[in-house]
Formats: sequence, structure tokens, C-alpha cells
Amino acid sequence: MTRVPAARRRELLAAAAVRVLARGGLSAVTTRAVVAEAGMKLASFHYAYDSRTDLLRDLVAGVVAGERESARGGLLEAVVRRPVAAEAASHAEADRDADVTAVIHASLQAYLLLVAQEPGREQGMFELTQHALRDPALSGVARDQYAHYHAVAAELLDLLGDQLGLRWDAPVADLARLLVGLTDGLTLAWLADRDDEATDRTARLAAQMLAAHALALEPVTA
Amino acid sequence: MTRVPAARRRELLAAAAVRVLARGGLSAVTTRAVVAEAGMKLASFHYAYDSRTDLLRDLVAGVVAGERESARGGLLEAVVRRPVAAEAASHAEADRDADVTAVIHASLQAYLLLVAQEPGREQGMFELTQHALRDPALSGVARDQYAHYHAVAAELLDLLGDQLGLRWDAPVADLARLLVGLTDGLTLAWLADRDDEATDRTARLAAQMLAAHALALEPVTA
DNA sequence: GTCTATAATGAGATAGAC
DNA sequence: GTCTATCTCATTATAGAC
Repeated sequence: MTRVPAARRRELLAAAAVRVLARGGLSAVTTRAVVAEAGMKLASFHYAYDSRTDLLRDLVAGVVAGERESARGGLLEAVVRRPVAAEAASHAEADRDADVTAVIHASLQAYLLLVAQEPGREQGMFELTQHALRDPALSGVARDQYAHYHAVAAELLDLLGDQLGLRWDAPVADLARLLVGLTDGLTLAWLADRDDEATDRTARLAAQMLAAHALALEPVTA
Repeated sequence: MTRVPAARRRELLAAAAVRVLARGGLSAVTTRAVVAEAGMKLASFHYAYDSRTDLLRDLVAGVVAGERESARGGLLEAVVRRPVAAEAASHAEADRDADVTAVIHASLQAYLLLVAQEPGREQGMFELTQHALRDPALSGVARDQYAHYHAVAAELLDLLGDQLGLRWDAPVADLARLLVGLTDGLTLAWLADRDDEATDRTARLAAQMLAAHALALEPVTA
């Protein structure tokens, strides 16, 4: 019908592909399903993208970029809403630990809420990662994806340290990898059994562990 | 050629399917590829299994059952090889914590070594889980899979408590869920970037956290 | 139980008119 | 740039001879 430049076609197709991915999984992301979702004709697909693989490459990059915003937003909100009890710096160590635990726990809850609201989307990202690891044409995509996750997590930990006036007693890069692993792990288990209560208890445990062990005003030698 | 009972066919096909899965991913597990790997004809497949989905159901159950043995073996070995320093019960708390950390760390290392030796196999399990979550015909399979993982992890934590003469200050079921999440998360990140050093540092952090926070001779009220 | 042959489907990609 | 029609390929599953 109306003429649409190729770049705009790609945006529309990628957005449609994300919806199809969330709804039906990666195997449902066929060129036909995507163009149907976007209201286009099949031939328009290969005008915008060279191949289905090209689209998938775009998908990972696009979705990953979006995650940074929501993660940062979730953390900042958790910091703002933390119990007023510990706002000053003149508190006992136990209080500060409880405060930090609460903030991390709230951040994890915010993330898990996003997952629960749109499970297919997060599951789709796992499927994309696994697929990228198998397809030589997508070599490096999964590595970049996780490098991005780790960088975002490190940024969040730094931000948290700034906001609460504390520092970490282990390399932030390592803690960031642990944090990403925890969210991935919690998400996978929840996707499998949808146990909200157990997931929240585990998130609280994880928050306690991060807060109690990896946090200190004075550096600690392990 | 020679006549083979259907039950035996299924065993052979499932074993072949695991090899194909590890080598090429779930999308490579076609009926054709599996019968080729097993040295059979295509028609033999549908004599043994009603459908490809039936085979996948068997695959999850079989592989999951095998994991219990290796996990238990890895933990017991780590316990046996722990530093002799802490074998008696008359040690300082710091020593005992370090001991527990070392055992958990060694167990995680043993698991991660398995992953590194056969990455495709573990990746295949993730792909199977994701697929089972999407296919209504495999409804419940992923839930059972993770229930099994959580049960095995709880069993291992109980075993570790017995062997080291300690108990956990949080519900073992919750710690087990956390442990499974940690191994899943560490594995996913390693599959993506193959960073052995960072993974080991993260495993050590995770071990410290489990040992320091969730372990005590006296129950602790959080 | 085992085989060959084939049906039935759906996929990615392209040719070529407009 | 956009469309219809089609090519080519791989898949699951089955029919029917032996």
C-alpha cells in the first residue's frame, strides 16, 4: 500500500516480532507470523531484512537496550521508598544491613513483578539467547547480551552504593555477575513452577546474602 | 534388520537424542537426525514413539534422573576432600565458616566442571525446559523438572549439614531453591561468555554467602 | 517388526509484474 | 517499494508391502 522506508519497516517488524515471541516462543517467530502481526505482506519482510536471522539479531539488541531503563528505574524507586529509619548515617550496623537488604529485596521484587506481568517476554529472551549460542550466524550476540547485563548490574550496584552511602567489599564486577545470575536463576525457576511465595522468600534470602556479606563501610579481606 | 523390542528401541532412541541435542541443540533433534544417530530407519521411530513430543517427554525425565547421581557424588567428594583443619568440632567460628565455604565452593566447582566438559548437554536441558513451557503437550514437564532439581538440592543441603555437623538457619527448601537458581544463573552466564575466571570468582562469592549467612549452630531469627 | 515410498504441511527465500 | 505467485527445502507422520 503506502510506501514506507526500509528503516521504519524494520522497526515495525521488530516490534511485531517481540510480540509474537512473547506470545508463542521463538519457534513461532516465523517470517509469516511476524508480517501477519505487523499487517504486512510476506515480500515486505525480505525487503526490510535480508533474512530471519537478521531480524533476530536486531531483536536481541533492541530488547536488551530496553532492559537497562526499567532496571535503573526499579532500583531508584526502591531506594526512594526505603524505610526512613535508616536515612541518616548515625545508625547501628544491624539497622543499616536491614535497610540495604530491604532495598535490594524491593529491587528484586520490582524485577520479578515485571517478569510475572509479561512472562512470555522474559522467556523469549532466554530462548533467543539459547538460539544465538547455537547459530554460528549469531555468533557473539549472546556474549554481547550478557556483557550488557553485567554492565547494567554493575552500574546499579554502584548507584546503590552511592545512594546508601556504602561500598562493596568485593569487586563490583563479580557481585554484578552474581546478581545477574540470581535474577536469571530466580526467573527460570519461577517460569517453571510459578511459585510466587517461594520465589519471594528466595529473593529475600538472596537480598540478605548480598547485603550482609558483600557490604561494608570498611574493606574486608577475605 | 534384527528384531528389537519397542522398549529397547526407546532406550536407544532416547540416548541418541541426547547426543544430538548436546551436539546441535533442540532444533537439531528431528526424528530423522535421531534415527540416523541411532542407526535406524525413520519408520522405526514411530514404531517406538507415538510422536516427537513423546520422545522429548522421555528425554527430560531420563536426563533429570541422571543429574541426581552426579550432584550427590560431587558433594560427597567435596566433603571428603575438605581441609583437615576443621574436621574436629572444637574450632573457632571463623574456621568453620571457611570450611563450609570451601566445601560449597568445591561442590559448585565440580558442577561447573561438568558443564564445561559438556556444555551442549546442559544447554540442551535449558532448551528442553523452555520448549516444554511453550508446548501444551508437554504441560507439567518443566514443573516436574524443577521440583526434582529443588528436591535434589534440598537433599544435598541436608547431607552437607549432616556431614559437617551443622544446620541451616533458613528453611532448607528455600535455600535449595536459591542453590538451584545460583547454579542455573552461573551456568547461563558461562554459556554466554565462557569466562572461567569470573565464573569461579562468582561461585566463590556464592559459596561464601551460603556459608556465612545461612549457616549456624544456633537458630537465628531474622 | 521392519522396510520403502510418499503424503501433508509449513518453512525461508525469490522472481518478476506493477 | 509493493505485490502475487512460486520455488525449494525439510519436517512429521503414515500407508502398505514384506
